[in-house]
Amino acid sequence: MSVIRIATFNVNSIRTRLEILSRWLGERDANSEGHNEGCVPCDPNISNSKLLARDAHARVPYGAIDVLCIQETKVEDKDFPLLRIKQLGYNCVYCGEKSYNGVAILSKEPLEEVSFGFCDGERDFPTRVVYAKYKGIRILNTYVPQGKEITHPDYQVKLEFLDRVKKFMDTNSVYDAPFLWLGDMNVAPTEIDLTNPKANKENVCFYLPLREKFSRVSNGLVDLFRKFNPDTRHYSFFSYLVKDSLTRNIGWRVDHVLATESAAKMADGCYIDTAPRSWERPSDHTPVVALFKV
DNA sequence: ATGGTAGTAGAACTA
Repeated sequence: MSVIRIATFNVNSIRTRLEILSRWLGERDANSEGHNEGCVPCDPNISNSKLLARDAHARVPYGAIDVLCIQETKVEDKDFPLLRIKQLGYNCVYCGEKSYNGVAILSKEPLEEVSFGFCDGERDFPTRVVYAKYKGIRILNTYVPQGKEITHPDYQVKLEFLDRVKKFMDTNSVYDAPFLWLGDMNVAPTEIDLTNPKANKENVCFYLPLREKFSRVSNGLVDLFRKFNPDTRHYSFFSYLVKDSLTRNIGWRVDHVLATESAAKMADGCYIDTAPRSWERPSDHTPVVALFKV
């Protein structure tokens, strides 16, 4: 039996984040049996003001990332830094566009069954959706539309996108085999998934009807971070707009790894690795990593 | 209530 690590990371421009990617993938690979020394284990009862985000990656069994699902590459395919990615020791599939969106999957071994978009005959989202299979685990990596405001037409597109995910999972009968829906969902599912739920009831990533929609769409899937961390306030997004958001732990958990029952049974842990958010020129998101016994 | 930052682009949009 071996362990594989599957991660999701909204990089907010893959070209600007090459240094972060290189360091993160390299350090985790080098630390295969290591732990993050110097951090105390997170106490879920500690007050939020005292809960530093760096605690999120305390006592985590770091190791090489086998599959990295990326969102917001923000680059056309012809300009994708494929050579740099290969030099990091990864295969790569990608589909992007100028300035916005863009998804990719990096993998130690080649992927199988790769496709972009929902492939269901309706308006497709090839730069927001990529599907592939890795060592028997089916993976749907999505960059869910943010939606701007709950009054904005883009919010309706977001809801429709979530319906399309549900349709994809239903028509492809994913539920009886190891399958992951992961990525930047732009949804904080519950009140403990953001620092300030009271001030964000109308926020396009926390509006109750949106969360109800997300709950219906993800019905039957297990939120792996919550499975292993039932009540901890760890976040995967820390706004550039909020001063010292990382060290003050003012953030959102909007990046998720959702697993079918059979995939959840294989899972051996899930954590948010906040270290890259603290490095030079970071993304505003930070990776979420899930471990699987295969 | 607004603005705060970052990325892409080379002004204004997205997040």
